[in-house]
Amino acid sequence: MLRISKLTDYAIIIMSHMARRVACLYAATQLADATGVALPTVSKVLKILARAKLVKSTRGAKGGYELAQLPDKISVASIISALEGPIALTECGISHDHCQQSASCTLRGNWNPINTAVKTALASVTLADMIRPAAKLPAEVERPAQSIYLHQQR
Amino acid sequence: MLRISKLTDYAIIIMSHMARRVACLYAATQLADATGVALPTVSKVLKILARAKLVKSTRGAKGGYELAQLPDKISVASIISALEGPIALTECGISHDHCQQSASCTLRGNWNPINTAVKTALASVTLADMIRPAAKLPAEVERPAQSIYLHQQR
DNA sequence: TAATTAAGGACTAGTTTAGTGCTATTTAAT
DNA sequence: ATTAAATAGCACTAAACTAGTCCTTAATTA
Repeated sequence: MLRISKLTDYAIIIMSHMARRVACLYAATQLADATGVALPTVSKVLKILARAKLVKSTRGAKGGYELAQLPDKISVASIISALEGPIALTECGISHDHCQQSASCTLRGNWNPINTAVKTALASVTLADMIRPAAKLPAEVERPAQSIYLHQQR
Repeated sequence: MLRISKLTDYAIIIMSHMARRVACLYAATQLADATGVALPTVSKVLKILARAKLVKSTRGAKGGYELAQLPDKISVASIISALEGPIALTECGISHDHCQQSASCTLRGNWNPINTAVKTALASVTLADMIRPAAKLPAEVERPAQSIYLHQQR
């Protein structure tokens, strides 16, 4: 389903939570409570995010995590890349070395329209967008997939 | 890596091949040769595409497959949906019933900016775009995720 | 020095995907 | 009619990947 992994899902949830109040430290425990994600998992995600410099960590008692930048400067694309590596829908998009079909793969490079489109899309959505009450989206959304997105709670 | 499955990958490769000459029947064997994908796999993919009405099948000797529409009418989004189901990056995007965190998931619905962005992007790329000689893209493609979104080809 | 909190790595169970094979059905040609 | 060429549909297996957990180390504060 063109899925992101659950870990990435959690990362976005966690960071969205942190985006609601910036410049204050969140302990992993606290974030686990707030999001309903199990603590070990929250820790794992935060470690990855810290390594990717999307959050800043402070060790020791009274330590915790905070966003490394303001919410409108953090794109969803950067979060996804941090957890899953470069955004490319196929191996071809990353490196041609692995491309078994390279001989017959006359399509090489032509994945670009797709990859570019998706990257552009994801780079344009920021954490700030995610925490906005959400209401503004036109109807077209439902079209391709389904009809569920109607109820915009919260 | 925000991946599509290999099967979807193959589907796009196969259909791109078929797009280069329309209104002629391609047997599965023929497509396997042309694309370098193993025959059983090609068959599997074509069956799925046929069920989704993206290709038309003709049974019997001299049978084969052909595109159901002209290449510029077939979007990459429709191919992906055929193989992987509705395009949504998370479960939340499909149905809220499965959402374990529903209580704490105050983000619900806010996946929409992301899902919308991606769907729109994929709906705008067609098979016709995929078979265009492609030359217009600069080297930056490999970059991880950033800075590339400037050039809006197509 | 004790308590709190993050960092890093290793491991396991579970799920998903890919690929293959088998049988049935349809059509064309001889 | 019969045979050959194709697709349709289903079921199965092995391999890869993901998620989640746990343990040990390091840093900071009180």
